[in-house]
Amino acid sequence: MPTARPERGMPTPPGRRPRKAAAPRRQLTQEAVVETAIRVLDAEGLEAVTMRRVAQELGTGPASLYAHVSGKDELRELMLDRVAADIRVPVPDPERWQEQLKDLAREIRRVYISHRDIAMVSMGLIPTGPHLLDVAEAQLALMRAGGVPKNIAAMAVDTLGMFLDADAVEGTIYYAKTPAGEDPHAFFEEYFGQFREYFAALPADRYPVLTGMVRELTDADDDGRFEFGLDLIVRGIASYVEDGERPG
Amino acid sequence: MPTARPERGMPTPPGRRPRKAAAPRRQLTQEAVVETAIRVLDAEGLEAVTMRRVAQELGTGPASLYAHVSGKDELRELMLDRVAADIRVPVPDPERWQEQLKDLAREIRRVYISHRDIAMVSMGLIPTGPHLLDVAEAQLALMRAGGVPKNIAAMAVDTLGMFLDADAVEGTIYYAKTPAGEDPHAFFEEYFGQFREYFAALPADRYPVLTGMVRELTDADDDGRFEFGLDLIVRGIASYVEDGERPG
DNA sequence: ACCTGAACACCGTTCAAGT
DNA sequence: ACCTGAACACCGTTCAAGT
Repeated sequence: MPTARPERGMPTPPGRRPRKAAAPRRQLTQEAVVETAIRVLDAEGLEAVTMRRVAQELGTGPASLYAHVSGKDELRELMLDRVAADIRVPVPDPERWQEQLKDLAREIRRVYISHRDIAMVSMGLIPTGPHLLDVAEAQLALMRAGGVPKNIAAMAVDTLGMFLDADAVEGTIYYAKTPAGEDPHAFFEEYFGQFREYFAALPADRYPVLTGMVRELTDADDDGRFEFGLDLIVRGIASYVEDGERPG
Repeated sequence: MPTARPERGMPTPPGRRPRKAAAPRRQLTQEAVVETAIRVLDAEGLEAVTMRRVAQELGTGPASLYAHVSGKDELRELMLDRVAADIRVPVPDPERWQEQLKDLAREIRRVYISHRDIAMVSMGLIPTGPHLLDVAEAQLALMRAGGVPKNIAAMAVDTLGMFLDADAVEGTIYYAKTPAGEDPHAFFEEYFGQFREYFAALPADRYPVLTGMVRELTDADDDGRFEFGLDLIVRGIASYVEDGERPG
């Protein structure tokens, strides 16, 4: 016989404690916790994703989350892996592995940036989640298909990962700094303009080279910078392909 | 007439409140605050550098710091710039600018890593402090001496900076994770060994490439990885030197 | 087994009040 | 002018107690 439950609409009989109204007792799951955390992330950034905030969003207290997640660090890793599930990976074509690797890098960047500063979690993290490993597998598969030696591919996946993390963090940090309610783009323009002025006002005798290229340094073309670094890295990796292993 | 001060050794006369014993009233300065913060950083890592902790170390309350520093973010930036003062920069020799740029990168890495996870502060920060700008000036001077065009040098200093930050953060994050009192090296070995096992146990049908190179991927040669990435970037930069501009 | 309230030991920052 | 105590509005995590 299961515990008796009060029927809907019935008042609590005298002497029996009320069952805390209509607390829906919606089952908490790890999935629900992670999804809620990502909603907070998308709306307010990684800093706003606190155990207390996520719990509040789920209508409970912070202690309740610890049944589904070992702590804040694990929650962050689970969030990252869930986000990584959206990254579409290619089937390797040995003829054009370099362009495919660049496209994959662009796809990773797109997905990361669409979730605010989530890339911060990836920084210095050894990937263990299934989806993060899918992405690593895809990068390695492309390089191996292109004839990149194993030891080079192993280091290259790390270098490329560092570049992607650093770029995504850099790209969202100003966005994250935008005061609530202000237009991020306008804030960004204003913010960057101040730096241009600051650099222009620097003493030319101490910083002769820098002051001679203020325009180039403050031309904030994010996509251009990303493509520049990506090209450097991919070309560098390709230079390690041994002649005998080169496809085609 | 200045306020009367009690002479040394004299007791407090009746009816006058004692002046809080021998509180040395050692003048707080921004320098003292920053130096103390760096001492905490070196001893316990960046996370331990809180306003309250630094204040405590100075024998005062957290509110007192706000007269010398606008807040925690500014304190972190001041710490980074003070650390950057220890980076020795070269006089450019156009004949060997690439090796000089690599040496400078190694020097930056050395100094950063000697101050725990300070590189985290550099991440996504536009340098404004005098010493950080000295380092940027030196990098740009080397590239310009080598004949790298302005627009390329401007992007390259950014790419190299991202690489250095990401590497230094990655290199210290496990160190930072070491439980207090445990030997970092032993902890690191143990920690890494677990990942090796984990990767080896991965399903080979889903991760065929990855499981085929577990040894290469978990061969944690930090210096090797750094040199690999550094070489990629410097060679890439050098490829943009126009023939007419190449020195020698 | 799962969930919770309350507590513990922290945060950064503000501000009125003191000297 | 500089410094401070106290307060405000937060943190992550633990744990005994409940159902």
